[in-house]
Amino acid sequence: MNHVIAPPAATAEQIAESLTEAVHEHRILPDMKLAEDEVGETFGVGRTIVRQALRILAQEGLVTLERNRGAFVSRPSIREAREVFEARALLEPATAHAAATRAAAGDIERLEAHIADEHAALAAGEAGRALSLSGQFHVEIARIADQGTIEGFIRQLVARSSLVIAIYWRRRSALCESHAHHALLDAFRRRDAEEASELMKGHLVDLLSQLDLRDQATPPRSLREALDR
Amino acid sequence: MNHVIAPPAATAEQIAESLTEAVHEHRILPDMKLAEDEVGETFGVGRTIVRQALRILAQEGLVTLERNRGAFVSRPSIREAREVFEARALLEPATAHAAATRAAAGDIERLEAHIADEHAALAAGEAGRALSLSGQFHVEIARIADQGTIEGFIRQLVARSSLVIAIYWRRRSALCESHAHHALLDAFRRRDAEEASELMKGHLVDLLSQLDLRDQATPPRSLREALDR
DNA sequence: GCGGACAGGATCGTATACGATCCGTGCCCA
DNA sequence: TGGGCACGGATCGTATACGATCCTGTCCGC
Repeated sequence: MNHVIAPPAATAEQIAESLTEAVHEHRILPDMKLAEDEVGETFGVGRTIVRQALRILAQEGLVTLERNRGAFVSRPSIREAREVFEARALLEPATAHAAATRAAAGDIERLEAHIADEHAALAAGEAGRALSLSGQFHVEIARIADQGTIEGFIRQLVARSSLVIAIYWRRRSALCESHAHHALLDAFRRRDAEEASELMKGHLVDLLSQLDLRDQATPPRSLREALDR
Repeated sequence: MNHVIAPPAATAEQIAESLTEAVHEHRILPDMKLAEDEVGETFGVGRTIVRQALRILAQEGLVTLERNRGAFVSRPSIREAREVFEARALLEPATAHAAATRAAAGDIERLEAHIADEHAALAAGEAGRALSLSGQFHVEIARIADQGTIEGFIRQLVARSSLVIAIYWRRRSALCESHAHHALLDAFRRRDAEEASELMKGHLVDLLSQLDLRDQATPPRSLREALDR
């Protein structure tokens, strides 16, 4: 199945990014073990590099390192999930505001292409990829806002959101975000910064409301989940 | 066994924290080289650990890794400096708002003690330590707000601010922050969240205005600085 | 006298080896 | 029969060794 990504050795950052992408696409899920040897063989590098990559991901909150046990994909607690969206609520509306002000024609085009890709992926049944692109859309907005530092934070928060969604998403069917992203794009086209900010704020609230953050299932989950895989 | 035990070995996180503290206290300054062997000997560990610590710091933006050249303390660009304070402006007022709402009696006491320490350090002529405590005050507020994720971001931003201050601070004499922190503490005592938010916002603007962010000195600086050490 | 090439030294990049720790399993005993 | 203990395998933690890269100082040719 997993054929070679091996030959041309990779850097720690590249591996971290590959794994992050896999998280975005829900190809790797919370509690999954990332054994150093296994990852190393997959990418054709030694454990030294893998270890560095895992440390990067750990600092971003995507994996949890347990001493003498190994690295596991993080399972965000309910509290953590709320924190992530709390942080996004502080950063992203203002960022969308700035982006709407600064957006050049090329930026708009890129966003359009991005949404088109998202639709194409959905049409092709590539749900994971669609999800990933959907998250990337937010990062793209931060990029347009031209605030590298904040973009980094948002990038991390979006990645962690992918984990949150993997655990707490109510129904995987309805991917109603298309509307929200389209509306945002429209606001960008009109350079309506206030509207963009409000739309982003509402979008995040919507996302959060789609999550099931009652603390019911967590304790049994950690046991059951480990079994049924 | 091991005869040479300076400090009895440390973990990567501990080393990273020690170095961060040194940055806060302006004991290590931008462009300073952090040679792996040197750091390793200092902390009594091998290069493997040091490398991990440096990578942590690199991800936080405190050090810059140059391939085959080594690790250097970052010299934030003017743009970066603005970005850092932009991010703080988004996060900290809202965080202060939340903190003022949640602050328990113990929290207030801790903040009081913190300010007292700061004064004591200043009185003792320990400018570096005073500076460090001054930054830590902001982190402490985030801790009270009980938002771990945001606290992490603020922690990083405060650390990077220390580098910015090291480079761009106008006059090292006037440390007029005492007023601002006192005022914040007062707002916390009164549970006046709105006021706390406004004070924090103003405080950050003040800090930023104390910086000399005209892009005059930077190009010659990077050359001259390297020479006079 | 000056510029370019080359060699030596130092430092980093990566893999690998060895020791430490933990988990699982099977045995033994109560 | 059930619980405790010891052993073995697997995996991680760290140091070290070796190769690669870059910097620097020197030497030679122009």
